[in-house]
Amino acid sequence: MKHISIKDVAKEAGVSTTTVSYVLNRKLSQTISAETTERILQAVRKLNYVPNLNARSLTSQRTNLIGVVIPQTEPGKEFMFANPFYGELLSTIEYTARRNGYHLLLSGPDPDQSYSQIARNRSVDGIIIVGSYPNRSITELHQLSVPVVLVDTYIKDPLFHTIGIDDREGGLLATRYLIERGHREIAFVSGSVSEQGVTQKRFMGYMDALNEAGLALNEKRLYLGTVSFDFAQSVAEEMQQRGNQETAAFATADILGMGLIKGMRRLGRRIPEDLSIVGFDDLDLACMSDPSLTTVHQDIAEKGRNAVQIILDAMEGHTEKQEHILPIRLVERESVRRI
Amino acid sequence: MKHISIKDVAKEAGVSTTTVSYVLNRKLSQTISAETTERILQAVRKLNYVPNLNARSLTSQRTNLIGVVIPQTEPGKEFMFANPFYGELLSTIEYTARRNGYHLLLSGPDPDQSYSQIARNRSVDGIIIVGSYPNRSITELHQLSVPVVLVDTYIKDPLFHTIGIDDREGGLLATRYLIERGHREIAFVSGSVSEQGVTQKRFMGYMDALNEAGLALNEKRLYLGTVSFDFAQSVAEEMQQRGNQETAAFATADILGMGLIKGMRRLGRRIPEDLSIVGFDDLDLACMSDPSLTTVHQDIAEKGRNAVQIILDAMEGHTEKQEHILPIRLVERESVRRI
DNA sequence: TAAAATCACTTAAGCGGTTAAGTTAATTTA
DNA sequence: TAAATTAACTTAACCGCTTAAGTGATTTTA
Repeated sequence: MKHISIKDVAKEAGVSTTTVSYVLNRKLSQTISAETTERILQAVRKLNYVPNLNARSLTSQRTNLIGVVIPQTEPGKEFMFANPFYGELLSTIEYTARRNGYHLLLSGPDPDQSYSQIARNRSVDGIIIVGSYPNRSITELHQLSVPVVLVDTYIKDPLFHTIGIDDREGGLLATRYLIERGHREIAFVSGSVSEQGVTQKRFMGYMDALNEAGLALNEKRLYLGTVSFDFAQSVAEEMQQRGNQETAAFATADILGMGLIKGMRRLGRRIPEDLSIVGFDDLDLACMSDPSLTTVHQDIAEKGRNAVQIILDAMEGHTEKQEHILPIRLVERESVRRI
Repeated sequence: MKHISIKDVAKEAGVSTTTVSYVLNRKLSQTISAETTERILQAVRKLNYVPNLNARSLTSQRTNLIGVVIPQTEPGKEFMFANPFYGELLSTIEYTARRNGYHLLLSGPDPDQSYSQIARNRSVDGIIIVGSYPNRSITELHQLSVPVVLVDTYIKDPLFHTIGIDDREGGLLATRYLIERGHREIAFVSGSVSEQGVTQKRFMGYMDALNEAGLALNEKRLYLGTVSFDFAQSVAEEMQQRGNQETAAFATADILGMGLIKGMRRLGRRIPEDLSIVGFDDLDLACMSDPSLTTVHQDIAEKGRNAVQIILDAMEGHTEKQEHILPIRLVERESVRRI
């Protein structure tokens, strides 16, 4: 089962490979007679020839490949999609890329290989990095000669395009919303806030809202773990053990909000009667829970579309750095009550 | 920012590109002196050289790339992940592939390009196709000289490896479980059953169970639409309009089960008091709903791992066709009651 | 009607690697 | 000590495709 190459087509049609290449790429500058063109096209069909993009990209220096790096939400776990956020995002990225003739080279973070290595290895035309990573591996990307889009990373680097939302504002919105509804003891449920990332910003927004209202930050209200349903469920128990001091919780991801709802239910507590909850992201999931989740909406699809578009633009020669801050808003559903 | 090639390294180290290649690939058959090796390695580090896998694969005929095709659950929609099942599956595929030095080339179904074209275009080392597609595009894959793994497709083709579960048995299990608990009027909620695929098989299992119990198939109990949360929600309304004749429902996907729960709740009906529900897949989500979903469990992670492993094996020369039927079982949770 | 331009191709070099088959100098063997 | 090995490389061809620079024949221009 040997691969059929352009040579085979050339031989079949009785011309040089160059002529075949010209016909296939419709070079306007080149004139090929109608008969020859037809003969070549017939040979292509007969042999069922498909050009090898790999070889082509060797000369053209374009691969029509976009590298996408998605984080492992829980280290060591094979599921990078513990948070469906990534699924929704990846989905639009793939769709937009495909509509534009690009394919996706997908990779989780590889401990053995830096992203820049992967990118150069495979010579992708652009790379989209989602989420936070150790700063070192990001700056390595400097060596890349292809456009880099950082989604949801708080890395201030003039070399990279960035897409994100105002996470701090989001945290503020969510917490303020709860405060406005009479809540004073508001739990903060999230993954780690120690690293510079969306979670930390949302945390700062939380603090801003407290300050704004003259409320003190109570460290006992902080429940920090991993961004997973299970962790949030356990938080419900922890709250119970601590005597259910909170009347509300701000969960920095919908998946956490969902876990919290479930955890509370298990303990026989009612949402929002016993605890009001605001989530973050507005995943498809947010409508699925019962009660449905009041949450900070962000346009995940737009994030994905933008990321691809930036790379497309860059391929067209638009070199100026883009910095997109997409709008957010609070979506009221059923998980919050006024007290 | 020109790319650094093996030539640059060769020049820097004062040797031929061949020598560099030998050192980098540690050809045992070749003897390179320790000093030269060291000099080359130093040049590699100094120039930060990373070999171009694209070029390499041109000669080696291996790309270390696995093509993955995931269906668009809702045609025209950009979200292929309307059903999180695919997210969970893709996640393990990616992880397993990466552990073995492979990257993923991700693509949704492209109307303009057949999978075989994509595969040959990009010259992937193997291709994993998930879900059902028009038969034509699958048989096109015959032309491929690389291993093809079909996941969850009911295509009887001796040329392809397959992985799946006994969906019919699953449908039987679910429906029988409901019948055993006293249900007689059991809705069947699913996507289309017209095409040969997992849904059709589950439907057959549903019918088997009815027959087994001497129950007649009532066409009014069939709710066929798309595999999406929203559709299932609308089914709840439809049931209402038809007078709530059913005491139970078999939803052929967890996402449908979830939608049904939500839809029922909206109408003020209780689960499982007013309607018992059995789902299918046992996604992470199944535990998230309230009540949690009784469902047919399948090992999604194992499906993904197997798919990659088959390709890995094939690359090693194991040519015999593999046909994996993974075990399933019913997981009892809270969405079914005995009547 | 000779020179210039155009047409319809082909030659050959190169993209970044790999690898079979040399080549030269140093060792080993007979 | 001449012949055969071996060590340590290099040359050159090739993978499949693109493209700048020919080339010869035909057509157009002056």
